[in-house]
Amino acid sequence: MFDSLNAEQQAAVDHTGSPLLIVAGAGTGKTKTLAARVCRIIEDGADPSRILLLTFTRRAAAEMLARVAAVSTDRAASRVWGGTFHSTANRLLRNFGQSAGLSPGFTVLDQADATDLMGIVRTDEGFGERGKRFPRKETVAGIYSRMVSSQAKLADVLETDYPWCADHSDDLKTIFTAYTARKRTHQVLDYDDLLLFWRGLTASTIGDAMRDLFDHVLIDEYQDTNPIQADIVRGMCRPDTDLCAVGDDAQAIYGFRAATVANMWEFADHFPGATRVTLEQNYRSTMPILAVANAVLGQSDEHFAKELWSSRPQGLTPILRTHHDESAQSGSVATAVLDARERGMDLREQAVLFRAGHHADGLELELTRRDIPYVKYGGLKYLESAHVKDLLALLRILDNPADQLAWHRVLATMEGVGPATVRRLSDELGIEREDDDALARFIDGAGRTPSAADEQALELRTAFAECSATEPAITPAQQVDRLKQYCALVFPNRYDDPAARVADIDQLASTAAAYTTRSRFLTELTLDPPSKTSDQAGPPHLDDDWLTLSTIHSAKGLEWRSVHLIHAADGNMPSEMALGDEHGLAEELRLMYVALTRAKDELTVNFPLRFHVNRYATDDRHVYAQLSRFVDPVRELFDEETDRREIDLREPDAALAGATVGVADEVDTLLASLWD
DNA sequence: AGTAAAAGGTTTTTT
DNA sequence: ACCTTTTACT
Repeated sequence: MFDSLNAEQQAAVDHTGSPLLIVAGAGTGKTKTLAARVCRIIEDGADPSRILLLTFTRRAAAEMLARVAAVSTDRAASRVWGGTFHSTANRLLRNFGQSAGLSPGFTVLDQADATDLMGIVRTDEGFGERGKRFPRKETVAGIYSRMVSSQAKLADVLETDYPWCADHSDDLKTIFTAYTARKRTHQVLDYDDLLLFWRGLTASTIGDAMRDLFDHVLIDEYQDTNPIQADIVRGMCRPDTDLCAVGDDAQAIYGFRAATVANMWEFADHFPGATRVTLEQNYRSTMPILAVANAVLGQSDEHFAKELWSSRPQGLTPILRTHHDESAQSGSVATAVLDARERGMDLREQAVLFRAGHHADGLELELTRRDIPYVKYGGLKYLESAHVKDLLALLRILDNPADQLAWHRVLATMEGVGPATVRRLSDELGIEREDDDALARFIDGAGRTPSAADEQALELRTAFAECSATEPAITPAQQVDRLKQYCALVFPNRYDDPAARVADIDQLASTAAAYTTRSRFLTELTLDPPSKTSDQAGPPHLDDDWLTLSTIHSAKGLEWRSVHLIHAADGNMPSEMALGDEHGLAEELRLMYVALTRAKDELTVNFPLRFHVNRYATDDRHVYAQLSRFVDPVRELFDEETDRREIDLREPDAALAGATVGVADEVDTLLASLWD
């Protein structure tokens, strides 16, 4: 079935009788091994529906099960329970949640929803004393999530991770209390709740029933699980459950989400009698690339001892390229990408990686200017942009007229409607009531909207009426298209660039075209949001060739023939926010390691000497940067290049620099002649 | 009272 | 570029 497994991989596939931890270095065939193990389990006669496969993304699960399906004769793979911790929690809680007081129809808030709710609660509760600036709602939601997922006290989280918010401790407590209460009364769960409720059920009287569901549990990316997820794994295992966890502690990069490699290091304590298998042969990268990666990783000892070796000894020496500034870097990378394409390497075989989404801003402009198609992963998602959320809120009301969060957003789009009017309208429409008739009442004219919004309110009522009509059934795509007209009416008040945003909605309509029901469309969108960034230039057609731009986090588990890493400067990598503490710094180092090990054949590390002081800079203020402290000690493993060309443009010969020509005077004279 | 418009700040990474 | 706070206006 799976040909050419090496001895260690085969051992990992065949092992039975005790919990198994596979320590799998980057590019060592982890996915293949895990898929082969699932196949072996099925061939041994297991019922596929009693296998649980937990992965970090839904895409990873799909990929793994596709490999299983490719070699199995019946449809066994489709019956395996595969997905993320969160999507699995979602499925289980629909079945078992009643015992925990959950209605089976509970709603799941994604991060954006949870943040909005936090914002609403905050205004409803009134905020702290005047003069003191309160943390933004994203930060409030971040503190909350950090606190919950690490199971730490608020005071400790504030002290270690959000010291600049420590002043607002009491207000935060008030907001968190109200936030939790509101989630419960509205039968709504956020991401953290999904895990907490799942863990709670395994420890409850129906824990045995849940443990009886599965005989085999497999977990991918175990280094990126948090303490609650580790509890869940323990809670789902009977003494005889066949457990297999796979991970690489050298690639642990989700500490900010409270993930901890302690789960791997303490595996043998959590599961007595556990066996460990280590995969060290790398099938992805050439030896020169691995040499750099190993040398970088060697600067930290926060991981299992492990040295990757490659079956591909020969290869190009990685390049370390210094640029004068950010725009020189963008130009150079664009040129390098095109050069590689000339040599026969398609754009899809190349990627540009960076630490933070905005690091690619300049490059995106340059790529657009040169008509190089690209797709960006990470950073602000398409679904998170304000106008898309506006339209989704309209759809969500149609889907569930009791969705208070969606109503809140939609009502506030109208002229003259602020927080106070939203609250009054909510009461008049009876959104709090369980009878689900708020939408019908609104269409019939309930709710006194301000006169400034007369036209908009009428349009909204009409649009809702048409989209909820059942007689000639309206497809989701048609509904999006109809609601777009309402958007066209209100966007000019909300946004500076209404036309572009209205046009952007078309993209959503074409996505909706793949679905027959509105409900399916919405569910799929929250459970499996497209990870691509909104981007007008996007991939025009799927059969076209395009370049990948990605944050390092989003690049986890992927590989390209050529990788261009940008902004390898101290302060960017490592991020200056991590400089303070040792563990933060170690995580940044692993992040660098993850980036380097994505490359198969060619690796270029780019480094601009100057970059903008801050992210939102409108001015031209720069700081001078040092090469990343992780790269500097291993410089000799690179071929170094300096991007002379660009520097020469900006720093003319001394002879010329001293010369003065009277051009400015001539221009001024010319201008003056226009009005004198 | 309550909203709009103008001013002033802004800690990455994401299921 | 977006969010929060302040102020000015209805």
